[in-house]
Order: sequence, then C-alpha cells, then structure tokens
Amino acid sequence: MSTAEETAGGEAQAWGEVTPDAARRLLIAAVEAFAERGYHATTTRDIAGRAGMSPAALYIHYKTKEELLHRISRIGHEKALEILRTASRREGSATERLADAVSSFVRWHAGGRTTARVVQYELESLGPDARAEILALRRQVDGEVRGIIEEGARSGEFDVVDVHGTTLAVLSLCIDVARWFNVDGPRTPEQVGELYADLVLRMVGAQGPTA
Amino acid sequence: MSTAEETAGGEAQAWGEVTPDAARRLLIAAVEAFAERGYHATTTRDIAGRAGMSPAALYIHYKTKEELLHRISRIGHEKALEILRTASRREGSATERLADAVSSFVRWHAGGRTTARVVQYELESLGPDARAEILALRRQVDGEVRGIIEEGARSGEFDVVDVHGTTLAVLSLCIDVARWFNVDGPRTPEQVGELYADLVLRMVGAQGPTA
DNA sequence: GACCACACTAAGCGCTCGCTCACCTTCGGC
DNA sequence: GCCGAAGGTGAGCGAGCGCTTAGTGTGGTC
Repeated sequence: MSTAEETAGGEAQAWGEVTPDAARRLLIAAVEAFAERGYHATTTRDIAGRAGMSPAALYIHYKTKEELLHRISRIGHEKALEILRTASRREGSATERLADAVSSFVRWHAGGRTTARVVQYELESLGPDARAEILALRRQVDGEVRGIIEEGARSGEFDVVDVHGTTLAVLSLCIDVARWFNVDGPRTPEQVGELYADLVLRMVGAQGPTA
Repeated sequence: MSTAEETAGGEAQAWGEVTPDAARRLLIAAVEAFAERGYHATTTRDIAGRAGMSPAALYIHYKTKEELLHRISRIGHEKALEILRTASRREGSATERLADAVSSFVRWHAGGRTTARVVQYELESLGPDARAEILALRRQVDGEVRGIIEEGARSGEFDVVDVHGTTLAVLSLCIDVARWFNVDGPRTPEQVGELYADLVLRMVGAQGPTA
C-alpha cells in the first residue's frame, strides 16, 4: 500500500534481518528517500511519513538520522561483499569467475538500484567513525575483484598491464550502474550484467569465449 | 589566500568567462563547497564566506543558490562537450579518435575533479527546467561518443555487439573517475587517461595498437 | 561638490530542520 | 483487574536555513 512497499518490491526481502517490523519499515522508507533526494535533502518527517508513522516514532528505533544511513550502508556493503565472495570462491577459471562476479555485481546494482545508490553515493554523508568502518568493507570488496584479476594475470589467462588500475576501472564501471540504470529503460538487470561481463573480459584481455 | 584560490588552482582559469570578479569568486567558492559537501549540505553562508564576502552579497550576483548550481552545471557540460567534439572531429581513424576522446575526457574528470563532481553528481538537485536544459547537453555528449563507436563498428575497425550499451559503459567509466580520483593518489590524470583509453579500445575490440 | 548608480554589509524575517518530552494506548503476567 | 514495559503520538524547542531589507561606503560625472 505505502510507497515503501511498492517501490522496494523485490528489494525488500534483503532487509529481513532488521527487526522489529517498525524499524524495518523505517529503514526501507529511508532507503527510498535517500535514493530519491539524497541524504541531506531528506527530512526525518519524510522518512517517518513514508513508513506511516509520526516523526517522533523514528527516534524510538534509531538514535539519529545518520544511524539510519549507517545501518543501510553497512548492510548493503555486506551484501555486495557476499556477492563478490560467492563468485570469487566458486570453482572455475579466472575468466568464468570474473564474468560471474561482474554479472552478479551489476545485477545487484541495477536490480537493487534504490539501495545501491544509497550505499555507493551517500558514503560521504557519514561521520568519520562510520565512514571508516564502511571504507574497511570497501577495501575488502576491492580485494575480491583484484584477487581474481591477479590470478588470471599470473596464470596468463588474462593480459593486463596494470592490475591495480584495471581493478579500479572494473569496480568503477559496475558501481556506476547504480547512477544511470533506469528501471523503465530498455535493458533488464540481467542483460546489463551479461553485457558488462563481456566488456570486462575484453578489458582484461581474456582469451576465452569472447573472441 | 582564500581556500577558493588555493583549491581551484589550475581549474580556475576555466571560469574566466564569468564576470564580474566578485561573481566569479562566488562561483568558484560554490564549486568547491558543492564538491566537498554536496549541494544540499552547503549553505549560502559557507559559499559567501569562502569568497570572503557577507551572506547577502551572494544575492547581488545570483538570484538563488540554485542559480549558482545551474550556471556551474551548464558551463561544465559545455566544456565537457567541447572536449569530446574536438576529439571526435579531428582527423584519424575511429581508434585514434576514440582514444583521444577518452583520454582527454578522463583527464578533465580527474584534473578538474572538483568541478566534474558537481557537474556529474549534483544534477538531480536542479529544478525541472534547469535539469531539462542540462539533460539536452548530456544527450549531445552521449551522441559524440556514440558517433565514434558507430563509425568504428560500421567500418569494421571495431568489434561491438551492442553499440548503445557499449557507449553507455564507456561514458559511465569516464564519468565515474570524478567520484574516485584522488589528487594525492598514485596516479596523475594523464596516466589515468592513458590507461582508460587502452581499456576502452579493448572494450570495443579495436584491432590496432592494443593487440 | 552635489549627485547617483553600484557593490556591499548588518540585522533579521519567516520557516523548517533534527530532535525531545509529556502523555497515551496496548498487552502479557500474575 | 491491576501493573509495568514497549511502542506510539502531538506539540513544540532551539538552531540554522534561504533570502530580504534598510542603510553605508565609494567612485565616476557634470
């Protein structure tokens, strides 16, 4: 009924770990509002309103507006990290694992665009402590992708001049999907994921199924 | 002396067209503040303070805070478009022109990161009319890159499955440089430009100097 | 030297923000 | 059937926001 439930749609189940129910509703409302307007342009009254509650109710479940962003950001980064770890640790060649990592990472950014936007672009609105915690998670994200690329380069499967720079570019490409992806656009998250996996394999000079 | 003059540094000359002097100082101060904190988190008092003026002085030169963002965004997009047009219209193969376009576009995003951040990431803070005007410029930006890729694909110089999607990815890759590039990091804008030009040529399957 | 256009400031208006507080309702345990 | 805890509300506080207004200093014109 509420905008929260509609928009979140398939994204909502990701927040199952958040309890009690009112706290989850507030969190989902905050994700939407932050994604639409940005953290600073969102008011606590707006968040509470989307969740169907009074402004004061927010402060029963969260100490500050920033705590909401912090919680969203941590859960989101943990999810992103989990996706990459799954792809990175499966069996198969570096080519297969990189393609898997990129396509699933991109699917998450496109399909869960609302969440991904907040996670990827509102980082700087966090205070120093919270930001530091999130940055540690981001370094792990980087590490997963770099690991696959390094392995492929070492084995000769890939042809990469600058492993670090290429890793940066691959991640950047995937993350930026959250900025431009349009749910009403011509492409499904799956299609973008496939396209991007192909493009990334070209970037690292994988010899396999691309040529 | 002021933070404005320091940080803007080499970027400042780009605002030469803005007169009178006080209006330019305010604009440069706004670019910095918007880039650091985001549009909504920046106060008019902060902008005026950076420019060494009282809060009221801002309203002599600009009608609203949003007009500042609008002006910055338009000038920035025009500059970006000019860069791509120059690369697109020079002589040479599609490969050479795409490499030129990407490397100069990336150099602009990395070297002028302060400006580029505002231009690329604060678009949604504009009102409907201003946003529509800027979006028209962005479509022209897209068109320039797509033109080169289309040409290379048609002549057989490139091997591209999805021209539209690849264009999107190339632009996305370049634009996102403004988000992660760090002036104190290990790479110069020139180095990132070169790396990215190489990566993009791989993405479009250019046969030339990459293989 | 009277005049005015211009650039600028000090003070502050009306508003909305994040957040608090006093109070209310519901409900399981005994 | 009374009680305390948990979860909620309406009203509103202090602060800071975007922006305005009345007044000041300055430089060019005749």
